[in-house]
Amino acid sequence: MGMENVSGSSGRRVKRAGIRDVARLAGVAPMTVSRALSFPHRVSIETREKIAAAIAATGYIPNRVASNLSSNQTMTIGAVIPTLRNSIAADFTEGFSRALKARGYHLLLGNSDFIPEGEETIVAEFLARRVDGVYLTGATHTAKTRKMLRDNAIPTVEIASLPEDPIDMAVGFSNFDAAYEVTRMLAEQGYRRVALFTTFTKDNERQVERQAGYRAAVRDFGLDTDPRFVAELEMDLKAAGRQLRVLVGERPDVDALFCTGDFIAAGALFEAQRLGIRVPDDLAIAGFEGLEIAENLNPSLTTVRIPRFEIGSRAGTMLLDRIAGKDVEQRVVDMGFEIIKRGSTATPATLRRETAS
Amino acid sequence: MGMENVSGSSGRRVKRAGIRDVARLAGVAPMTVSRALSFPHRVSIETREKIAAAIAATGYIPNRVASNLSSNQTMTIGAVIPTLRNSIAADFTEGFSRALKARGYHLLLGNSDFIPEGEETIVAEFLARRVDGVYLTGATHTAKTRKMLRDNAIPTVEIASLPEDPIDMAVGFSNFDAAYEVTRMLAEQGYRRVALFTTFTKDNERQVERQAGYRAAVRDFGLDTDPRFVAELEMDLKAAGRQLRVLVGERPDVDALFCTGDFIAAGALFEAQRLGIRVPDDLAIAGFEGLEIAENLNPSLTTVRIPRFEIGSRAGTMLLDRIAGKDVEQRVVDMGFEIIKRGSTATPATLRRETAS
DNA sequence: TTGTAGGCGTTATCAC
DNA sequence: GTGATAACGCCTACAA
Repeated sequence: MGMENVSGSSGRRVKRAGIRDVARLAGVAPMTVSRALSFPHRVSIETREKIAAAIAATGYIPNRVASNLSSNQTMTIGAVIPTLRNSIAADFTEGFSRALKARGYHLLLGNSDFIPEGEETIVAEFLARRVDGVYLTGATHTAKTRKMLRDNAIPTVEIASLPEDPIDMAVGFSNFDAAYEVTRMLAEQGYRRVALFTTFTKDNERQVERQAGYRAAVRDFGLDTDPRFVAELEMDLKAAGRQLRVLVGERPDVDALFCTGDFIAAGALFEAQRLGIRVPDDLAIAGFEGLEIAENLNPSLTTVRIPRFEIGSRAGTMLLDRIAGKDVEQRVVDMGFEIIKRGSTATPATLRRETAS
Repeated sequence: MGMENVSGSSGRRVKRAGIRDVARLAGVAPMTVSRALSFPHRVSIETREKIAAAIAATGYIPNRVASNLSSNQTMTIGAVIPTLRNSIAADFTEGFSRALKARGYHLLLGNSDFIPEGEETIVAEFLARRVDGVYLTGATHTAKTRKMLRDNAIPTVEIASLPEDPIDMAVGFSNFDAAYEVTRMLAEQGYRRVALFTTFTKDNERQVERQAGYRAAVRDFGLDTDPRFVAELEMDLKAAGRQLRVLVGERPDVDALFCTGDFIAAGALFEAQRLGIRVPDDLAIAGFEGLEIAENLNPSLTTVRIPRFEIGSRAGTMLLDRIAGKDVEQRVVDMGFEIIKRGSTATPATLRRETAS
């Protein structure tokens, strides 16, 4: 009958108008209604108006589920995010989401909780729902996830890293280089005992690479090494404070601390203030991510600015271009980073003197 | 032919196995395959195994779009969030999302950018996609949004406020009461000139109510009033710092500042430190939201803890219960709040003396 | 510019 | 326990 059955919150049954109802009321064929909605300019103005009236009269809402089935495209992108409670991932997604909206696509969201197997389950569900493309955070995925995506030839974009073997496309920056450069900067300012706080590296190649970049610079610039200089902790201000106490307890002579996240750095800075450790005079601190809070801290925090929003929106346009059949020239796009030097790593007077001698 | 045509990233065409292909290979009817997947216990073990083998052999991935059309349910909830770049909304969503996942539902996401008309567009698209339920942030919606949702009898939950006339259901807390209580607490500690920083109140009833709660308490407790005590600013640490300079320039005698967000409060606190204003001795500062950073600041920040995650997950279970046809006894659920008193509003010695005299 | 026919891949329904 | 049949509501393809 062209009417959908709907049982709603009130329990009553409602008949929902379908394209046939609209067509009948407008005195045209269903196909003409469909066209009037998809390609208005291919329908005469008169019929268009009759149809518009009929739509208004019936309260017709097109059924995209049926359209999707028939046209074999869902106008939907599936996105896997570790968690929303993390400004950087949220910013990537926000930029991505805007790019989609601009072109009529929608976002289906899944949380992986940093677990690759969780991601795998979500991707499988995305495929079943016939998403037109997939967005993955990071470059750490199970073999099965990669295989599913490739075998089904689903346009895919990986965010935040520069994988050597991308599933399909990737947009990000070099986590290794960024960490290397921060450490180099600290070395060049005269700091010799540079500690590192990262978040967990398990199944998180961004943290792994940042740690690797740090280690490479420590080696290249002959900085002091000590296993106690490196710590992995949860993404938590308090954990950072706790770890700072451990660090200065074990190595009171540490002169700089590089944190691979601005909140970690903020937590360490706050704890330093409580311990009476002067920043940067007694201890320099550098962060990562370039969050808003970094420039507002006292002292303001040296950090690495990541073009978060831009990475997300670039990923969106790349993915949609590929879906539209355009050739994507570059499959892995490096959006770069920028080190922002601020007060928290200013070379203290004492070091300046030593260095000059 | 039971095969889907798929054109993927490589441009080649792939024939995707359908339920008929699996059925043929397993020597059963398509319906039996469908049942084996939906209600395994209604199919004999033998057939089940044959089907499993056939599925593995064909690489069959069920087409949920077709299922959705046929079964008239999408197992999808549409959620409208103002923006992800805001920890509190992200936390609500995270809790909500987990509740959905536990029951096999998925989340379709839309950003409204705090614009009710943007929300309206998104909701219309959600309806077209036949979501089984809708999640809205806040209680400020256009008349058309409300009408669409009600006319179509879509289970809906509004988050973060306690609307008097909910579209359907709501989970949140009293923003008015929370702000009132914070202001009362400041008044009882002896502060008389209490300023307020909120974010924009346009189309945001949460901020409107917090401001109203503040004003009511100012009146009830006879605090000093001055239009210059109240400011609306963007959700930005730097804007908070800027506004603090304005405030102390105009009213150097202000003795307390209530910010309706912890980041605003942090921005004000950092600026106070730079200006040499002692907190709480010269100026008390209170925040809102109970973010992690609050307890780590120096001094630690008095704030209002909102059960963010719990609000989200409760909203999820309520919505799914209603979709499942269960009666939802309480349509508006107040999840409460808790004022956490910390160092930033400790009664300073000077005030204690005055009060005692 | 408009219409007809057929099918998209699955599940509801009822029969066996 | 299993299967045949008929939708689900729209769009592709082709015809007029």
